[in-house]
Amino acid sequence: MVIANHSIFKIYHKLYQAFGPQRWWPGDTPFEIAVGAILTQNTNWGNVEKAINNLKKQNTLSAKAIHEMPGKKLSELIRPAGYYNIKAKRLKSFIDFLMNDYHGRMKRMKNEDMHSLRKKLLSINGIGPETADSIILYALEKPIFVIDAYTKRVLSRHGIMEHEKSYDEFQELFHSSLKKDMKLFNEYHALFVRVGKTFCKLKKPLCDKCPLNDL
DNA sequence: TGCCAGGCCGGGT
DNA sequence: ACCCGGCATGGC
Repeated sequence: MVIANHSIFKIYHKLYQAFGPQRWWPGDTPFEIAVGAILTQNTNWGNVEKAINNLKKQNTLSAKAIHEMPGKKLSELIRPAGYYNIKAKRLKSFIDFLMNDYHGRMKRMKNEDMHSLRKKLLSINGIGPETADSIILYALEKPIFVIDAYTKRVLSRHGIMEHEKSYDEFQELFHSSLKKDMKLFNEYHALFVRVGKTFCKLKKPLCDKCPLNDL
């Protein structure tokens, strides 16, 4: 395995050349982005959009509305996102935290120091490292690198780091290789999802046209 | 038609 | 500190 920080920089430019800017995350407000981050756990984004649209149609895509909504109704609305019972609880847990500590406002959450906020998010039941980091990067626009299944798959297939390495080890690779730039982290992670969906599929290990073939 | 999708938890070793 | 079963819908 070649663990060269230099290749992390190189990969970004190759992906950017191939796909251009991704303009992530899909979602109109920081709150919507946070909701999407929880709903998309191990789930196709198309299904998440259906769930979010159900909330929008009922005019209930807000901390207050979901906070006051019966769990049963919430799980019914987010049903298309799958795991709807457990995700309803997870959304409630996150929103309880948002209401109690930040008056239900993402803007206030944004004022908190990034590292202490990450610890608090991780202590919420249903929020693990990827969801916490997605909220911090995409909803709160702070520079932390998000690792997901695509990131691990692409990097391991191209011999940068073993797939079995931990979340923190993958993340550290990016943090130690790149300037802590929110825009860069935003684009880079989005590009991993793009190349993962397009070329680096689970079932097809060949990756013929992958822009990363000649590293 | 089975497999996959932008994880995480809880119980067991 | 790992390992694993469970959670569930919709698209290809």
